[in-house]
Amino acid sequence: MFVGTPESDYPDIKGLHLFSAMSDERFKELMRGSYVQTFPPQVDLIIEGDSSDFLHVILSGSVELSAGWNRRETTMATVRPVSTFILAATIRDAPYLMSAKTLEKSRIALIPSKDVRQVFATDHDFARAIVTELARCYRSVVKSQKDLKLRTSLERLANYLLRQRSNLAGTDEFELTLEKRKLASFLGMTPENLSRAFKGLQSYGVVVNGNRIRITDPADLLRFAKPTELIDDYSS
Amino acid sequence: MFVGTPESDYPDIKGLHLFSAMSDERFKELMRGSYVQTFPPQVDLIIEGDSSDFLHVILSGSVELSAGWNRRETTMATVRPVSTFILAATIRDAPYLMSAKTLEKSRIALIPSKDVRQVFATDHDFARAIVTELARCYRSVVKSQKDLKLRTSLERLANYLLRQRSNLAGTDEFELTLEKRKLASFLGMTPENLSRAFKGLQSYGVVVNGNRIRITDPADLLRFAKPTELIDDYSS
DNA sequence: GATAGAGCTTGATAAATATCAAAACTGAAG
DNA sequence: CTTCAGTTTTGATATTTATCAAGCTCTATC
Repeated sequence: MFVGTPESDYPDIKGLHLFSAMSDERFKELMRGSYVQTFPPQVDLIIEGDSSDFLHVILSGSVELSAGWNRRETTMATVRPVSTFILAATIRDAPYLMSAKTLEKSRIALIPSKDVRQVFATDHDFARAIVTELARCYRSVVKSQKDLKLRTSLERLANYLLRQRSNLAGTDEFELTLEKRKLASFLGMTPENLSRAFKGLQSYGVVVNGNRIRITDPADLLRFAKPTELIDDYSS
Repeated sequence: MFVGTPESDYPDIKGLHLFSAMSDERFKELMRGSYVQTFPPQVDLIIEGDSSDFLHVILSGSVELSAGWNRRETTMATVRPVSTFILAATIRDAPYLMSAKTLEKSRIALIPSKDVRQVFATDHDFARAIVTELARCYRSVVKSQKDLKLRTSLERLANYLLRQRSNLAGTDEFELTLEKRKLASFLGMTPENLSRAFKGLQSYGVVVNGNRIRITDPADLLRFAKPTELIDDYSS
């Protein structure tokens, strides 16, 4: 049975910068060919190398983007609501470079790629919104590349914690949003090493209790981590 | 003395996918505010963190894009004619994430960012071309990220050599286009390590003589390097 | 052909990171 | 409460990579 995306989800999706400037009628047209599905945890949504049939919009839950080669695997990013993923592949009509898997139960809207490309070809505002979004994505991968190439694993972890902290408006105690093994992979290290890295940050005032992190001396941690907006500011 | 980009350079620039669909008049308008300059080697064109005043188009020579943090520095990419660089920063009107420096004597066209943004806002074809270009850039950084996270330095070098080889339509002997120290930095290793990595590839049929590389047994090297289009195909 | 400087290589060593194995912890299911 | 499976931690060890210090090419210049 085919069921289109219910209208009750429209506001969430339209709220994305990507769709907000689009005319209502065109948006509805795009939605008409789309559908929403709820997936249990650990479901493969996309396998890297597949052709890009759908633009995905995550409405609830969380999705891991990963990549593999030669029996190795690494976490590239985690996507949380409300945002799209695999936009570049959709636009270029090229194979996905990353796999996507639900981490928890998640609602995902699937918009046929060819519809997206069609609207993109005719709707100027949509094209402009895509540009802004892609430029943001591009810059965030460049930042992440700099993080990887310029910092040691201890420095990457320290800066990751400070980013989490500033996402939460500077609370000095918070929960990790990622399983530690995923975090390790995301930061480009092994789980064993992450465990040791947390210990290494104790001397800079980081207290770990399970998933709970407490930063007792932010100034000291900042002095060690040396964050810069050219790497750590994910908004610009 | 201010001199605009000479009309003799228009065809090269217009030949870029980015500008090819643009109407001639609008293109001329864009060029009117631009200018071309020839720089000697080792000139800093851009310092990371600066605001993005110009979209750069390299017409001849070569330019290195690099990034630094905490007294460390790394080569992110090398740009060769004819192509643009620092497009994303221009579009987002955000600070440059990378520095740019001429490697050799180079002719560079500089197009004021605000003009680019203006045309982008009104010209649909230009917006579409930018999307395609940005999606390509994005995908190529993602590939490079996968290369870094999934491969050892020896594997990265092997795959780099095979990419160079396939750029040259499969010649088994070619020159490195990059100084070895830059190549090392680009591949995320030290020059000393690159030297050892070259030795390590001897057993897979790689013969090095200065800048000259000969691949005596491509099949063997391929078996070791295991290239995949999801990392090594820079065209898609 | 000396000489100097830059890049490259080599060897010795140190540091960072990964691997392997086992123990400790955790949370869900029975 | 117990069991089980998975994650996390710890310790021992191996591998990979970086650092440091010479030496070795080249090439350009005098």
